[in-house]
Amino acid sequence: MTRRYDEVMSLSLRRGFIWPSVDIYGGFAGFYDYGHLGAAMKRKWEDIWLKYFLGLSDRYHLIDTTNILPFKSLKASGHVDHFTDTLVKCSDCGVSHRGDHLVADTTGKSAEALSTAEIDSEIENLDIRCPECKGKLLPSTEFNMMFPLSVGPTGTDQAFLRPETAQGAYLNFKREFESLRRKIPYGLAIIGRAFRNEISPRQGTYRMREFIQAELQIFFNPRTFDDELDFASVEDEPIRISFEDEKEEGEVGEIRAGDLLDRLPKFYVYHMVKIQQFYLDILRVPRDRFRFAELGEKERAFYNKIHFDIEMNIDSLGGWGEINGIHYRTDHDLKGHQAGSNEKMTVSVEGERVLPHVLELSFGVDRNIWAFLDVFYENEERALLRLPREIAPITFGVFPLVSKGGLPELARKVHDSIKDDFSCFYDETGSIGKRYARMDEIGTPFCLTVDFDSLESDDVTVRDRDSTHQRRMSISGLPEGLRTLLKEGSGF
RNA sequence: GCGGGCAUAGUGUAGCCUGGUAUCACUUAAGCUUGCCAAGCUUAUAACUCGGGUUCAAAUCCCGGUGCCCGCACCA
Repeated sequence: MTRRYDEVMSLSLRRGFIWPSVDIYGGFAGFYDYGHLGAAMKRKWEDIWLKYFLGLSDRYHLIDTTNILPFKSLKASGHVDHFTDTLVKCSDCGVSHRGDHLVADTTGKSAEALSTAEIDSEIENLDIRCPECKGKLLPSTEFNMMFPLSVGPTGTDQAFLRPETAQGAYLNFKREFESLRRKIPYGLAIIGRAFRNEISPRQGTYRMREFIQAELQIFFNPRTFDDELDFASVEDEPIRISFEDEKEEGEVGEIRAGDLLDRLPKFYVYHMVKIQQFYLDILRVPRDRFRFAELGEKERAFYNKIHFDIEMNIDSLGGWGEINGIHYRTDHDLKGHQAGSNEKMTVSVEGERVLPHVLELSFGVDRNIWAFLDVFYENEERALLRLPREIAPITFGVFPLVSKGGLPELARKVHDSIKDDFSCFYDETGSIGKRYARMDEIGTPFCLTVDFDSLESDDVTVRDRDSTHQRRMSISGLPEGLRTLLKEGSGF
């Protein structure tokens, strides 16, 4: 596992996908930068994500919201009080424990809502000792995972870096409800950064302190949403799913969408199908590397009524890892902001007064990028990154077979004729084989090679990355021919 | 946060125990070559994580910082 991690990281460092931020000062735990290939790939991933998910409905739209949120809004959302850990340290062995867990383990009741003072008095009353060594416990300390900020010249306006992009959607719910002409369901997508002061960031881009989320928040009327979706079109789709009791074993069942309805609501299953199709059909992730994994009651946030992680099997991270989630958050968020802001969040639709519920489709962009590098990288007989062509940082390499005899000039011309339409890369150094190999390693799906025949017959060789097979294509028909090639599949 | 391990060119490494001007491969660049899959030749660029100590002399020994990896804990 570690070897695989090193392989992927080495590729990433050498070629320019991802590396630690502030590298020249020794790095900065929990922060990573994207190099030129990584940034291009990430942008393409975001584009295809947007295109697909906004394409699910005319009523799903992209918005963009601030990274910094004031105290009040995060107080109302619950983050000020609940996005915290109460840490209790043992005076003897020095091990830290979560205070609410210690209390909960003794009383059998959730202690999540207790303050540090309350937890201290519970520990005192119940005579709770360190579970490791039975030593005496020190007074508890509060640790909030949000990064605090002071805004304004006096610094008295307390704020935080947002811990999730989702809040941006909830805060804009009312405005958009008006702009979108007072109808639900509608959806707000945000691609942006979120910030969490993780206690121990680990495993590369898997747990970062600053990370990118792509989220779609769908606001709907829980009474009618099921009927507003075309479930019949997806009901026969087999869904790859692991329920709580089977996921540790790595078991993945395939259950027909229609047969999940005795356990899950229609609207939830419908979106599971759509997400699975995005991964298996659009991004062509190998089927056995994808699944939904159920979270048990203890694992999920209290406001998530239904919560499945969306996981990929990532060798460099030791197996199944959460890259996204699909959360039924009910009316928790709008209710909280309604109470906090005194703005009415209920809306009147078709004569009915409803507080909309939220279905959140949440994607970790950095985790996706890492997962794709891992899953599609092969380093056996030749180094090969089998990225789906839509997210490959470079789509076409353009080469002269050899750098003489007028070939470079013609190859340049070919390159110039398509560079405005596609991500291209021109190269004439080294041997042709080496140039192919370089492109294979960074996932470039096709290479165009100008040879001596090209001078006579106005065509070039198109080489397919995965098969290495070639065919010829006319130069004069180029931009269009390549567009067709990308659309129809390789055909090699 | 605790415990353990690790840190040498862009990447991967040798050297460290036993102190004496840092090895090898790939990569990159320039030139020669090159007729379709990392060919070859020549040349070049490039590194001891940081700070302090011991010593005539530190990549090497000692102390500290930082970072990374693993385990524990944590992951609204």
